Formats: sequence, structure tokens, C-alpha cells
Amino acid sequence: MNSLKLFNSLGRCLQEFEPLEPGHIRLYTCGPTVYDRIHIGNLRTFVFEDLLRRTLRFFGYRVTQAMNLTDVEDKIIAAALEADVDIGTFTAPHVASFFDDLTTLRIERVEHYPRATEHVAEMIAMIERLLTAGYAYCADDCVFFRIGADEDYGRLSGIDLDQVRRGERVRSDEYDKEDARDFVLWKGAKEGEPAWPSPWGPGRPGWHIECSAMSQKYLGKTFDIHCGGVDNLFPHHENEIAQSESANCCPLARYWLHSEHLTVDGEKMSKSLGNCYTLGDLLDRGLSARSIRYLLASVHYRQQLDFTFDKLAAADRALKRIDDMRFRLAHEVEKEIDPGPLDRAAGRFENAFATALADDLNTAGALGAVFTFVHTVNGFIDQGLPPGGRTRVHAALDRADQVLAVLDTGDWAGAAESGGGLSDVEIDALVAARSEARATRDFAAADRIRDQLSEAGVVVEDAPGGSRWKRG
RNA sequence: GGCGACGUGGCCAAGUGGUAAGGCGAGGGUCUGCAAAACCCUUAUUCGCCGGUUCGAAUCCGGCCGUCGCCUCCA
Repeated sequence: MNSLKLFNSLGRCLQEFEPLEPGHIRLYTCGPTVYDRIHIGNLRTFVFEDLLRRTLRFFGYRVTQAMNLTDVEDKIIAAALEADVDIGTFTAPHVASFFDDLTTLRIERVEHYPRATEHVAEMIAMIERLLTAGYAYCADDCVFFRIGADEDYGRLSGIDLDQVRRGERVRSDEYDKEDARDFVLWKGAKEGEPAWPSPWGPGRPGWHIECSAMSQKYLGKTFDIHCGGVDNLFPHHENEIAQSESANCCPLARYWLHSEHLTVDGEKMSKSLGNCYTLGDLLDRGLSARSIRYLLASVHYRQQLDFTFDKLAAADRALKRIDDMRFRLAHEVEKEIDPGPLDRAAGRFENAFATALADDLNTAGALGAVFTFVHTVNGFIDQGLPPGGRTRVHAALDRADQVLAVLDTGDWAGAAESGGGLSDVEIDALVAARSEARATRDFAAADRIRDQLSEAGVVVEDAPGGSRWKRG
């Protein structure tokens, strides 16, 4: 079996992966803040995490994964107040659309989706431990983490807080903190804000503490892998480490994986630039979810991925190459020849695919292996397909698709289903009529039928064994 | 200012010491009644630039140029 290597942000190096418990991996992935529809940048990270989860299982591990839903936070509170509804009512549709997007892009459901609002007790308990140990202090109805008490602070991001430029947000901070760099664990409630009772008065948890408390509850004090977008490396993940490790006196996660950002037309996505796409925006333009998943999977997760419509079109064409091979394969008659060469080619593909994945999720390399195999199979189709060849090819592709989840043509949202309303039976009849016309050399009639099918989006191929068709 | 990433053919993108995967595009061919579709072939003596290490570098080291990201609640 290939040994899996992953790039650990903690230490910034490629490391051989070893789970804490043999055969079982505990994985925490930072989830969405449910105050709006998520955008394709979020989805890039979620697709990466899905590829990771599937890869771990591909290599035989059992995976227990938790992804948090941040359902209480300043923007949510402000928006709910604006809409004059409670935060649960406000976030519900965004939670629903988040899960819809996962389904559309074939991102697997994970074992736990803990919500911040349902784990306030666990967060309070952790904050109390931090207070007792001297890592936190109360001020202004709030509780803050005392960064000065944590000697290790900055280990993950490599940040030197003395060097950090004092930004606007730090200067304008209205709280009465001991040190401007300290971050909030618990926020005292202001008039009209949602609040939970606590030893420090009514309030709500700070952002970072939810991940510390919930990861501990579902995965234990120390777990295997923690993922998120690069932007979370500092301060979010740094602060999670500070909280959890100060409270528990043991490492939080052994491997930290961060996915790079997605840009659009070379620029960071932002609402002011108007380039902030949701999955729905793309589907509305007639783009297929399958091409989107392919594009998101086709660039290594630690590389910035520049999203353009041209690339989506190229992704569409690339997938078509795979589909066309399957189409040819389905129509090919197997011959009584030696199945060895095809079986060995499939084995080489399986090996190359697994090797690429084991190398820090080299999905681009893995897809390269897929296309090399497609080319090889096309050769077998031309030269002669051995008995069992079709099954062998499908077995190899299906195995790869357990990770990629884009190779099958099944039901994909946004995939233009052409055929102009013609049923398969109707198309079969028209193709048969055309074949008859051709047999009697009535090419005018045959071409009329071909034009009719073509207008309906059906492509007729005249092959040596007879005509066949596909929805183009 | 601090920290980090990247720069490979027309476009995209793998490749971290042994002589450039793969996809898109383009050109040619095969097949065909003609087409279309598909398939096949071709398409980087070279990896931003300049030095260095080495028998050997896209890959390691130094410098320069360029692009991008993060720097307290943005995946």
C-alpha cells in the first residue's frame, strides 16, 4: 500500500501520515458561517476536504469527521436584527442552502455538524478552565484570552506578534483589554442581542472557542487532522491552538492542512467587484455542477486556483473525453483475445492513481493518470477488446471515482439534457429509419432525419458496425 | 514593514537531482455516400532572469525581476 504523505502547515513540511489510532482518523474541518449563501471559494475548500476524506477512505482508513456550523456571530446578529427575526430563523435557510450545495457538488455528509448555539455549555466549561489556569481574564463583561501567558503562541502561523503592524481594527477596538492582541473568548451581551447565561453574565461565545470546544467533544482533546482555508491559519487556528492546548495541556491536532484561495479572473472574490459567485449563480448560467467539481479538483489544493469561465468550458471538454471513451466502450464487441495486456494497463493506472493521491493529494497527477488510461483504452477499443475488458475498465474507473466523484455521468445538476424532448425510443426509431434510407441510398431522406436529430441535440455516429447515437 | 506562496508550450497544469505527465486549443490524418462525432499523430532541446553547487538542476543554494495571498473574527 502507498504510504500517504501530507503537507503539515505546522512545521511547513511534507510528512508521512500516521493516525493516532491505527486505521481510524479523526478529522476536523472548519465549516461555514451561515449568514449568507456560501460562494465557490468556500466550496473549493469543502471540495478539497471531501477529496481528503475520500482519499483517507480510499487508503482503507475509517474516518470520523466534524464540521462546525457557525450560527451565532456579529454579522448574523446584525442581519437578524435588521430582518427582525431571531438568529435561528435567520440562519435556517442558509443552513439548508449549504447542505443543498454539498449535495449538488457530491460532497459527502460527514459524521457531525455541530452548531455553535448548541454547544455553549461546552464552551463555557473550557473558558472556565482557562480562567482557572490563568490563561484568561474578565474585563468589561467579557472574557479574554491572555496571549502573553501562552509562550507557544504563533507556532502555527510563524507570526511574531511584536512585529505585527497595529492595524485599524486593533486600534479601534473598544474593549478594555490588558493587551491589544488578546482575543475574546466570551462577549457580554448588549441590549437586544441574543444571549446565554454564564458565570460572567449574559453573553455569547467568541468565534474561536466554538471550534476548540466542539472538536474536543466529537474528536477528543487531540485528534489527527485539522483543515481550513489559508485565511484561517491566522488568527483563527492559531487561537484555537492557544485555547485548546492551554486548557488541555496536550496538542490539539497533529496535522494542519490549509487549502489555498480561489480567485476569479485573477482577483480575490469580493462583493464590490461583483465576482462573488455562488453555486446557484453558476448553475443559472447553464454550467454543470460536474464541471465545477472537476475544475475545483483539478488544481492542487495548495495552489491558488484562478476561476474563469474558459476553464470551466475546458473542464467540460475534458470530461467529455472520458464520456466518449465510455460510449465507445459500451458499443464495442469483446473478442476472443488475451486479456492480459488490458488487465496490466488497468493495473498500471490504478497504481499511478493511488501514488499521485498518496503524494499530498496530487489530484492533478491523479487526473493525468485517468487520461493516460483513457488513451490506452481507446487503443484497445481500436485494436480489439478482450473478454471481460469492459468490466475491467469500469472497475478501475469506479475505484478512482470513489475519490474524484466526477467520472460517472449520472444525475448532475445543470447538465444540459439534450434530446429536444425526444425519448430514447423515438430517437432509436429515427436512427433506424435513417439507416434504412441509407441502405437504399436515399441520402436526401437520410440527411433530413439526421438534421432533425441534430436540431434536437442528438449526434448520430456512423460506425462500421452500424449507426449509433448520443445526446450531444 | 512582517510572514508566506508562486512564475513550466497559445491557455491551464503535474513534475523537488537523472534528462519535460495530462487537459484545453491549434495543425495534419483515419473513418464516411457526404458530413458530423470520435479516434490517432504532431505541437517546450526547454522550465521568469543572472550566477553558483553537481558527472548531471525545471528541481538544491545566492541574487534580481514579476505576480499573488495573509498580517485579529474572510474558505
